[in-house]
Order: sequence, then C-alpha cells, then structure tokens
Amino acid sequence: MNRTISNPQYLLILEKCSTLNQLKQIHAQFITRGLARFTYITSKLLSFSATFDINYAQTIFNQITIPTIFHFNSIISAYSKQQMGIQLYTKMRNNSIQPNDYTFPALVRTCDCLHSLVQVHGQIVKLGSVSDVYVTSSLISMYANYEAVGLAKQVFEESLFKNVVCCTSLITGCFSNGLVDDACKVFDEMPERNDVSYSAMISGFVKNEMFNEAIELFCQMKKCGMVNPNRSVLLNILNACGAVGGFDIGRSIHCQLVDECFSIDLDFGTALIDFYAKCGDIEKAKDVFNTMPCKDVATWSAMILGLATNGENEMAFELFEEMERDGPVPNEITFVALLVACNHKTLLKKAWCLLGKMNKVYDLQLTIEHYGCMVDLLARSGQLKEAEILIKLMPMAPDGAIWGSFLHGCLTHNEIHLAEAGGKHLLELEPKHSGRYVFLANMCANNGSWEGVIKLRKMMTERKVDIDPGWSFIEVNGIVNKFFVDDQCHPQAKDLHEILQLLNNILMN
DNA sequence: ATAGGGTTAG
Repeated sequence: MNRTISNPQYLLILEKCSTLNQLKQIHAQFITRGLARFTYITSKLLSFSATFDINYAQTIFNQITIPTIFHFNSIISAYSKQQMGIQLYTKMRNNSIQPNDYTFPALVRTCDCLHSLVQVHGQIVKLGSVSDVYVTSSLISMYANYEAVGLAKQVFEESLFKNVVCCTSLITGCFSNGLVDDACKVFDEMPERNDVSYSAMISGFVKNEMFNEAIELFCQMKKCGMVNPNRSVLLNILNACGAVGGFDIGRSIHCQLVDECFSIDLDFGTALIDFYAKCGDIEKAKDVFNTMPCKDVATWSAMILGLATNGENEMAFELFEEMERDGPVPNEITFVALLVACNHKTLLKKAWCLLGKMNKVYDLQLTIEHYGCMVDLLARSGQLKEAEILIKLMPMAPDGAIWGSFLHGCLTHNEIHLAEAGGKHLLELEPKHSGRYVFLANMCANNGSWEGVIKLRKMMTERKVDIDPGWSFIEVNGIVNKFFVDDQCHPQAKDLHEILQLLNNILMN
C-alpha cells in the first residue's frame, strides 16, 4: 500500500473491501500507521466490519479504550438483530454517554418483544427523540411487528412530521394485522408516494389475496408515471396476474424485464414460470425454465407444479426424476406439486408411494398441504370413508380447504349423508366465507333439502355474510375496464352482451 | 470528517 495515501482515502479503500480478510489487512494498516486513535476511523471500521463478522466487530469494540457515541451507535446497530443492543445501551448509559437520534432506530430494531419495545419507547420520550422521523418510523414498524397496531397508530398520530417512510411503515403494519381499509386510508391521504409506498400497498394486497386490487393499483401507478415499479412490485404483480389470469399485464412485465436487461434471476424466473403456468401457457413456462442459468428448489417445484396443473403429469414425474438425478434436493413443496400431479389422474397408489419416499428418503415431515392433497385424492376417487379417517388421524386441525375437498367428494359421489358433519366444521372454520354457504346450499338443493337451503340463507343474514359480487377487468389499449357480475354500466355493455349471446348460439349449434 | 427508518418471504 502506498505511503502517501491520505486518511480519507483509507476510508474509501475500507468501503471497497469485499472480504473479512481484506478488512483485516486494512485494520492492520490503521494500527501500524497510528490511525486507530481517530474516532472517525475506528467507528467506520466498526460498522463496516459488522457486515462481515459480528465477532470481529466486537473485538474491535473491545480494543477501544474510551468508546464514544459513534462507537456505541455502530455496535448497537450491528447487534440489533441479536438482541444484544439493550445490554450495550445500558453499558453506554453507565459510561455516562447520552444517546442521540442516531441511537434509537437501531435500539428499537433490537427489541425482541413488546415489553422491551415499550421500555425503549419510554427512554425515547424521556430523552426527547420523539420528533425524529427515523425514530418514529422504526417505532411504528416494530409496534406493528409485535401486533400492537394500536400503539403503532398512536405513535403515527402523535408525530409532528409524517413523511413517506412513516406512512409506509404504518401501511405495512396495518396490512400485516389485517387492517386493509386502514392501510388504504393512510395511502390515500399521504402527501407524497414513492416506489416503496407502492410496493408496500401492492404486497399488502397480494398477501391478503386481493389480487385485482393489487393489479388496479399497479395500473394507476404506471398511469401517473411519477414512480417506477421496483423489484418487489413486479414480483408481487406477477404473482397476482397468475392468480387472476392477468396474462397481458404479466407478459408485459416479462417483456419489460427483457428490454431493460433486468436479469431473469432466481426470483423473477420462478415467478415467471409460476405465472405462465397458471395462465395456461405451459410452453412459455418451459422456455423460461430452460433458459435460466441457475435454478433452485423453488424453481424446480414451480415447474413441476405448472406441469401438474396443466395436465402434463408424466412430464411432471419425469422432471422430478431429473431433479433427483442432478438437481437440488427436493423439499416439502416439491412433494405438494407431485401430489397435485397425482390428483389430476387420481393416481392413488403413486401418491402413497411419494409420501413414503418423502418421509423415508428425504426425511421430510407432512404438512397440512400434503394431507389436503391426500384427502382430495381419496374424496375424488370416491373413497370417502378413507378420507374421513385420514382427516381424523392427521396431527393438525383440518382447515377449510380440507373439508371443502371432502364435501366436493361427497357431492360428486352422491354420499350426502357423510357431508353433514363436514359442513358444520366448514362453517365454523370460515364463518365469513360466502362461497362455502353457496356451495352447501347448492348441495342441499341438489339433494332436494329445501329446508337446508333456507337454514343456510338464514345463517348468512344472521352472521352478516355478504356475497361480494365477483369482478374482473380487461386492459384494452392501456385502459383498464372493470366489470362486475351482471354489470350493465360499461358504455358498450349492450353490444358486449349481444356478442356473447351470438357466441353462445354458435357454440350450442 | 462518521451514523439512522419503510417494500422484497412462508
């Protein structure tokens, strides 16, 4: 290293380190050149070393005879994921060092429970850092993390400056606690929005399975043109497009990725495979799979599931064989995909074999999804007694999907007498799920049990279950057209219905 | 002369 290098240049070299060894060399230089006595050098070194090895950072910290606020802030920040921050904070206070606004965000993130968070919040109030946006935004997101969304809202309400980040923290917090309407309200009222605020909204919608809402917001975002969709937005929108069959929008994202030379990495590749497969374009899904330079277990699982759901069962099993030969080690999700492949042709024997293999060869535990597939398989093949036994035997509580499969089986195999108990469970598990009532009512009607239908109707009114009208949209020339069931609002509704009628007539003849 | 918050994952 050159003798004439100045101190600021050392800092630049420090930031270019990509391994711990390089960092150690620089550290050695600092010591031999007598730079280790400068606070700004050691605190930079400290915060930087933590990105490689927290223990090395601790060693550096221990060597500092009189640590300053900078050193403490760096080490607290480094430890913030390991719950050591509070201890260091106490040590700092014992050294008679006053914390500052830079101390608290890291200290807040270090809290491992609501109790310690409240204590830190107390310190923040006492020492007058409540008006700092960095502090409030970290408090909001951590309160929401510990399901104290009420406290998160309170911090937000009481803070004088509500910038983009504070609002985004609260949006995420509301979504993760199921308060979708509150999240939307914050978003509507926020003074400015950036890519992260949009990604918080869109990922929140997707997490709550509100796919159309996510896509609608994405279209709005593009229309206003002020903010570019980031990685998180694009991945979530691909997911949503797969869920609702938004083929054109998803495909345009793929084109955009290619145009902008965004590399189709693991996440994008897997998302694209899943998206194309769900939209029924299995060939395009295969193209993406075959051109990806590296694939992980999620990529392989997505491809196997795609083949399975598109009726290419044999291909799905062949791909699994290839995976076992020279792909990544399969996981639980791979086996869910394989069971789905069995489902489409009701390959019961094969499914039991796969479960055995999963357990014995790969030492994987069965999850509720695997039981769900098996119940569905048994119910489809008419083995309703066996399905019922499996439901009783499974180690976890059956969910709505499992009872749903069972009841569908009862209906198709005309074993209505087995359905009653299942129906009760289903409505207990999902009392607000309108689709379940409709299904059960149809089942009663099929069976001529009109009193059953009336009973279900009554339950729906009592429990205030609304049937949300279904809606979808289609993008034409960049304009999103939204339609509800039986919708007559569209300016061309009349023509549309006439054309549909015409098509219907052609199909019938 | 330094430093801090929100999205991306089940």
